[in-house]
Amino acid sequence: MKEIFGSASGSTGSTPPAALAAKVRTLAPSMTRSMQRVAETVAADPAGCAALTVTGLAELTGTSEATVVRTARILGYPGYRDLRLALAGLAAQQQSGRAPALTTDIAVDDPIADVVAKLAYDEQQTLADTAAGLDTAQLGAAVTALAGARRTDIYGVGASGLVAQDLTQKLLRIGLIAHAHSDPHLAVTNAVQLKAGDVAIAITHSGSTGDVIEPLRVAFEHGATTVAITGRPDGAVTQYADHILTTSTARESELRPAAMSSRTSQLLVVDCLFIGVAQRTYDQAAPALSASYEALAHRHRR
Amino acid sequence: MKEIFGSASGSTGSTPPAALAAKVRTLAPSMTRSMQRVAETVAADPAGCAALTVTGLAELTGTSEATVVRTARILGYPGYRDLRLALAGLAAQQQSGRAPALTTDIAVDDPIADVVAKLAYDEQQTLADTAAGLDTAQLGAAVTALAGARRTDIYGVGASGLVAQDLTQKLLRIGLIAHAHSDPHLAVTNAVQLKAGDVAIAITHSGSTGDVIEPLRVAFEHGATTVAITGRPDGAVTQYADHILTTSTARESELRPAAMSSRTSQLLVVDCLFIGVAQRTYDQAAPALSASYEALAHRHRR
DNA sequence: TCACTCTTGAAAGATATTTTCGGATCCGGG
DNA sequence: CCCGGATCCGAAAATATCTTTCAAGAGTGA
Repeated sequence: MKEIFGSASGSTGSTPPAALAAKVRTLAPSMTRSMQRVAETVAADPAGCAALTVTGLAELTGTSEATVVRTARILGYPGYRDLRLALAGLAAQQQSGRAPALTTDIAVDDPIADVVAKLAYDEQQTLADTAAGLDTAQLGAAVTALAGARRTDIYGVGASGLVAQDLTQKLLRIGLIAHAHSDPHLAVTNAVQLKAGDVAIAITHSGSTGDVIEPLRVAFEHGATTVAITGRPDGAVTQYADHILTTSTARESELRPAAMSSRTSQLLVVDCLFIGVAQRTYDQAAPALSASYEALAHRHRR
Repeated sequence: MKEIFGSASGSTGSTPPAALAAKVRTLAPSMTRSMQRVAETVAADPAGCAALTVTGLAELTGTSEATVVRTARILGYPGYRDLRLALAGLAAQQQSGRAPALTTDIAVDDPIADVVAKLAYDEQQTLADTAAGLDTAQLGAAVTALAGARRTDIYGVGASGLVAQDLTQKLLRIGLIAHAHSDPHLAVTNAVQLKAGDVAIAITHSGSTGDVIEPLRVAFEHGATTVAITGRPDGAVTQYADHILTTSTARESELRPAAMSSRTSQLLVVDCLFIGVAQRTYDQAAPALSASYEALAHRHRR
């Protein structure tokens, strides 16, 4: 695995501390075992860790200072010192705010009412995490690109394919030219047509779905502006992405596949893109929206 | 010297950070002129000072490191390091304090960060409403029907069509036979094949989408068990539905079409159905889920 | 098994913080 | 006006903390 840090973040100075627990989950897969141990310790007891020096935390987790610093870097901070400050902030917030109500996994014998409650709670959590972790600078850049695009191609397969279609439907409604591709061959074939001023968007939770990366690469190499919507900001897809929008990852369980929360997260991002573009192109979007509304009315029985 | 906290601050945040401004005032008389300058600077902009090193703060206040440390001591901290941590906490608290400006609609000139926050908030609200309004008895009945169905047809057009596909994908994954139809003609053609023991599901927010009602009617008349997922429990679709699952309707605005929240709501219902069915057919579902997971792993690049 | 990459911690190197120490300033009294 | 003593202050040394480097060890695929 290659190490890409630094360049990606850096832009946004202050990270909202609330995002930390979610960030640990999102980035855990790209960490080594020792780093995960550090990250988990930190996420479990921010207040306690804020009181420790690098050396202290290294000893507590049975690792070395170097590992602690590396973990801090992965989490998006320039070094341990800054992580520590963020932890202090988080601790203060936690203390003053509400307790973070733990939820248990969905079990096979849960009554249906519990299933509803737990699912709703989990998805709410996913939304909050996503919103907290979304880089608004990247989002803004993506919106700008979309608003000015000649045409937009959107790639996604499986569950992400539905999200791609959702975004496509929305963009079409406000008069943009957008296509969703779930067939990898056709996607590549079409990507060849893209050029500067066009936009290509790849949606993949894992960040490593070849069928989606390939067309994005082609689009990238043909000069299109590329956007990746992924849960793995270090994934292979990001090397061809001008703008990276990170979706959150909830812990998954046997009965609750990752696809569920990733979809929720992706849809929020997609909605934000849509609204953003609608704002930018308001004069064009507003009439288009009401026109499509009118047209639909006729499909409904009285 | 080693860092000694322990004794001084048994629990982190020995001092409620809100009291800082007051403490500065109280202790000001016992400070020298330079110290007062430091203390005032700190009280005026905790967040900003938290980002500075001793040297930085010394320069900013036109004093020396030693003076900064002395000030920190007067304020009750073992040293500057701890004052800095407290400041970070204070800053975080301050920031989280001014959160709730979310009640308003999304405006054309909202900055992108507000859009994200408002959208996330609205969708969370939608989820809560949906969970609260969902009739678990109806849901349980629908789950039972699905779990025992020979085959399942799902109807939805437009945005609801994507939800139909989402449910279909999920059911297929746990070994059920399901089809999504967005073509009204084909849907009706297929509905004719349904009989007792089969399930038909119609998804329509308005409850009056003819293209979806028609196949459900046919399925109903052929003896299939029918389910309606709709935001209008009094809509036309419900007259052919054995079980009605109600989705919530959020207020919509110009920039936030109803499709957005109805989709969120529908997806929650669909997820509940899926989990419910997975529970009922656990022995079959669990291996099927892991099998599909295995199969997917090969589509991901290393 | 070998060659290779990835992971890890020890220790060197760089920063930041704390302490020390002597000069500067202030003040009251001669 | 000048002096002695007390206080205040900052430069620089001393220390603690953080960061980087580097080589050994663990793991992995050929």
